[in-house]
Amino acid sequence: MRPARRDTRAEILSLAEQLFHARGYHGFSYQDIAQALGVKNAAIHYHFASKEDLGLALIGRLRELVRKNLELFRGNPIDPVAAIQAYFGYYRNHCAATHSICAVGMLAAELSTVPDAMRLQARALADEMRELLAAILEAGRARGVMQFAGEPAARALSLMCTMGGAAQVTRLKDSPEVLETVIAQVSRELGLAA
Amino acid sequence: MRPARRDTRAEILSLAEQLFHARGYHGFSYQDIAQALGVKNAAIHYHFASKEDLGLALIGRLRELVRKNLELFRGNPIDPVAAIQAYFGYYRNHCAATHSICAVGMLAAELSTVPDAMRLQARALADEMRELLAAILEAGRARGVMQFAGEPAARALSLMCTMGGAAQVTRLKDSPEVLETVIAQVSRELGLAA
DNA sequence: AATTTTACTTACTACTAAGTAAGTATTTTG
DNA sequence: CAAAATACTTACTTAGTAGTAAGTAAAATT
Repeated sequence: MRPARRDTRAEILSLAEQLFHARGYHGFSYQDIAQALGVKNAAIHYHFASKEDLGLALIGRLRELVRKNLELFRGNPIDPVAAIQAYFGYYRNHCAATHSICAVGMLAAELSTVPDAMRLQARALADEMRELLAAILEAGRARGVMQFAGEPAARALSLMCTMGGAAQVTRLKDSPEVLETVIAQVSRELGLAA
Repeated sequence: MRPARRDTRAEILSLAEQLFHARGYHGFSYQDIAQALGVKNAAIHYHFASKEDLGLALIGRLRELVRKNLELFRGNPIDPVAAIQAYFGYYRNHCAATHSICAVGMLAAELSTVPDAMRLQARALADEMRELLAAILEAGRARGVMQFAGEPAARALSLMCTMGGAAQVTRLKDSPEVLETVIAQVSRELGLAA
């Protein structure tokens, strides 16, 4: 009943998520995970019968995270600036720090070699991410702490593309300065304090 | 002396480039190319001993293209708006039309599973692309046909990230509308006519 | 206490990948 | 015309991949 002395399933998911962000869906194998956890190949298959199952669980967890953040912000949209700084913070502390890129960009790159169901999940993740950003931008402009032209949804899409690309170029150039330059540029354009 | 009735090497490169943009470096095999060209596996190895050689040749060609465009623009920078429209046009007519993404984004995603030499080439490609965009933006602002805050190099980097990300999300969502929305938003912010 | 379920291991299969060595027909060159 | 380089094919090796079937020890359930 109580969690065993070790939650292998959770460890698999967590390691797979790291590996996915760093190397992509096709960039890690069951063997990689098994070795790192000190178990055998088949143990991973016990928890996730197919790699597709593992991939879907992975994206599912990310969607859950975005969904929760959206709910949280919608329930209490008093500080859009803090929310967008947290968004930038993800790229600073997660992507740049671990030399990985965001899931949407990774999945977009691997799109044509990934199972159909994962494609659908990836689309949903992108939609939800866009929705969250649009909510933040809309609240920011309404409260007079952000400026931009056009619809919040359009600006959110553009921002999402910019930050996804920034994570990629930051990794490509192995230079956190790239990320900082883009964040500074975007902040300037949104009228945020530098 | 004259090119034989068939230039297999060029056909390999050209097909490999398409496959790379659509499926990534690890997303296609020598077998894929061989079958499509009606030759055997080893024939590809004859022209490109290793896959790394093929990959390097591929990126080399793209670098050459960017370099030529930069030279061309530097030699005759009278129409920055046309130049940036051509840049947008690449994403419309190449990426969106063929459901592929740009090389820098693809390489950034596959970075950690790609040979070292390709990483270096990819970095150089990104640098050159940024240089070209910076030249266009700088000329555009100098001539009063574009507006933006900050350094041209910073704005160029941000634009490159935005467009790379836009190609990816466009493919992910299978929706050219995504690309058009981002181009419209960016154009608005740069003060270009819609 | 007996039974069933959980969480694995052992030992495999089937497949695909890049890469290679040796041979062959066709051009090109001296 | 002979020699050599070109552009392959045939047949293979090596290595890595996801996935599976059958067995096992420990824990939970009845």
